[in-house]
Amino acid sequence: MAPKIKDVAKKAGVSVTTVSRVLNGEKYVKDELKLKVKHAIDELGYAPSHIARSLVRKKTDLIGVIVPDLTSSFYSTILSSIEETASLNDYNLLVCNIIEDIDKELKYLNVFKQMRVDGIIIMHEKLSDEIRSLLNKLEVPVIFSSVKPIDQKFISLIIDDYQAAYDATNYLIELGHERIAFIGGDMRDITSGQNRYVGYRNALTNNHVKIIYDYIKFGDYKMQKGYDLMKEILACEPRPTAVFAVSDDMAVGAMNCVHDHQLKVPDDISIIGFDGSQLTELVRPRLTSMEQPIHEMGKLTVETLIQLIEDQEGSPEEDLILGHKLVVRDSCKVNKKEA
Amino acid sequence: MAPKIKDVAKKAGVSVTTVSRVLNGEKYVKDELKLKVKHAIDELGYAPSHIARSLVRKKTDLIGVIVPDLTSSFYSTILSSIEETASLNDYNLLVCNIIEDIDKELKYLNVFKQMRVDGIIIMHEKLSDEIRSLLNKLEVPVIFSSVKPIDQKFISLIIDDYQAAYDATNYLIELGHERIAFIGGDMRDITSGQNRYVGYRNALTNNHVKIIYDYIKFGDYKMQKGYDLMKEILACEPRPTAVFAVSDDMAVGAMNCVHDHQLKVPDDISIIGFDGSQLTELVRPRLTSMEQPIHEMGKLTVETLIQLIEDQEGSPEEDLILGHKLVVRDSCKVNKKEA
DNA sequence: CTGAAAGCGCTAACAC
DNA sequence: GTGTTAGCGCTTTCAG
Repeated sequence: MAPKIKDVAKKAGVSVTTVSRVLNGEKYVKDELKLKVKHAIDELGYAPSHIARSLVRKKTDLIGVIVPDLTSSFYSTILSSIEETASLNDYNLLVCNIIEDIDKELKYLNVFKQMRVDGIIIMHEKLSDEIRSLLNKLEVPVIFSSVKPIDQKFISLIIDDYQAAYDATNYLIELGHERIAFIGGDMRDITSGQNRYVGYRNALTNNHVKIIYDYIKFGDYKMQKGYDLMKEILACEPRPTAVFAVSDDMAVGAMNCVHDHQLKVPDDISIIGFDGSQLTELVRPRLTSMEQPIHEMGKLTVETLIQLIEDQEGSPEEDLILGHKLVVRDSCKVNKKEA
Repeated sequence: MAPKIKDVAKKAGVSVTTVSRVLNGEKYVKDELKLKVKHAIDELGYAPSHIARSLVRKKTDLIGVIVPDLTSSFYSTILSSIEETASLNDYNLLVCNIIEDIDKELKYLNVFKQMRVDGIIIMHEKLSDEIRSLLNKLEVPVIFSSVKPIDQKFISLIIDDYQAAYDATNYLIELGHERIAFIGGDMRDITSGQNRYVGYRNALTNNHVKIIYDYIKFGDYKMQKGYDLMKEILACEPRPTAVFAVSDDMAVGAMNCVHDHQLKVPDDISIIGFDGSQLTELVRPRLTSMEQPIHEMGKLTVETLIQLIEDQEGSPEEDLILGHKLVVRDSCKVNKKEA
């Protein structure tokens, strides 16, 4: 149905090779023929089949992306940046949204394999054994963005989660807080679970602030969980004066919980988030957060992956650690010491 | 490098045809051979090339999706639903995020064409002439989700935007409000711009509520715009007692503006949003909103498109109108009449 | 039930 | 500069 290269060749009175040549912008074609071919293409509304081209070139210009949750503000923003950069480099995205669904992830990884994607971006770190082994057998570059799964040969783009969590906690301590609660992630996650937790703990310890285990909770990075855990925290006697949540979503959940208990942020309780998602500016009070360079992270993820794909010189062989940054907004305040 | 069907055939001691047959689950293969082939596949870690298969079958199982803004809560949610449904039906998504970028849209549409996607989902209605003509020449099904561009032969999945806006406005009127501001969309958009505006106006007119043009603003559905427009609205004398914003994002922007002016929602001003995105539950006070069935809309969009692709009997030939629903939360209250 | 062979639409040697 | 031709890895007649 759709016109093929042969049709164009016939119409222009040249060989398919010549058509292919003008399509691929090669030099050795007389201007006159080039024009003829272009006319034929326009008249026929011809678009070369990327499928056929991929088959012979053994390159699909496709990048497979595995996102844990499209509806999270962090992931949708980083995906947006990934998409932008990919498009700029003439790569296309095959997107898979896995919601803690191992089977779906496995299925998609196989789809990626069958689709012969040129590279894969993964944004979570709870890799099942099956996934790991599949990944290791894959012949295409894989890159992790915002996470670093343990025991993997692949490159990660991350911030120093330990230090970022340390700095966030330290900020609360500097504000004079001594009862600081922690709403953590999933301890099966090294990057966003363990590292951030250890950062929190070490900041307390190094500053001789007492660790109170009732103040320490673990969740799943989602708003609802932040809300629920905050409820537990508010039940503690005495109440903490500050909370560090390891995702903005959980921080907002915590803020809402505080609000629903007729307490005020930051007057009664200071809250600091983590990620630097859009949420920070969207809530009131605006959320102070330890920010990841989300946009840059997405961009660099794709650029690095493309380097790997195209095997350019100087493709990095090690993780890229980006800088984190504390952005102070309105959700934390100085703790007035009790008399 | 990667094993091909020929390798499997050799290893199993059968012909490629037989391998192809077991791959495609055909019946007429002796169980014994079937087993042999399966073993060979496992041993080799063989995954059939979807590329090659697409070429001969003239079907890619690919759906191209054009989203206006991945970071918006509405679109990321509907995309999530689209992705889920597509995956369930063994289709894969090629995602394009166009941020009011006509060139990018055109480029992607051409990519879709070259990729030979089986169908296309579009979620905005500002179609340039060039886009329109390209769309019309395309030989694959196209479907619009949540919008209905004027003068298009393609099917749309929408709610009755006029009636939904009418009902939203009416709700405010029933609460006793008489000075009701409107934060609208882009009037170049029929569905979400004009229809919602006319719904608002007619609700006022039919209830003999005076239309005050200073209260009527138009924007772009984004939070920041809601904030800015609300600022203008707050400058009016007298101030309105209620505001209808045609997206939750703008409604939240408006709420934040009210907050930043030391006023209270809903005590000083009632605000109702539109869409039913996650934001509604995320802000305080929680946002009352005229909701679209986002999840269902995404699901039905894909299911309908697949019907069209597979040309099943009973594929709809007309728009599908889904139901809207007012969900009352905490951002609107009864207007106490002035003495 | 099974296999040989033609071709899907394109690119890339290789000749001319 | 330009054309011929052999595949890319698969499915699908068509024989057997």
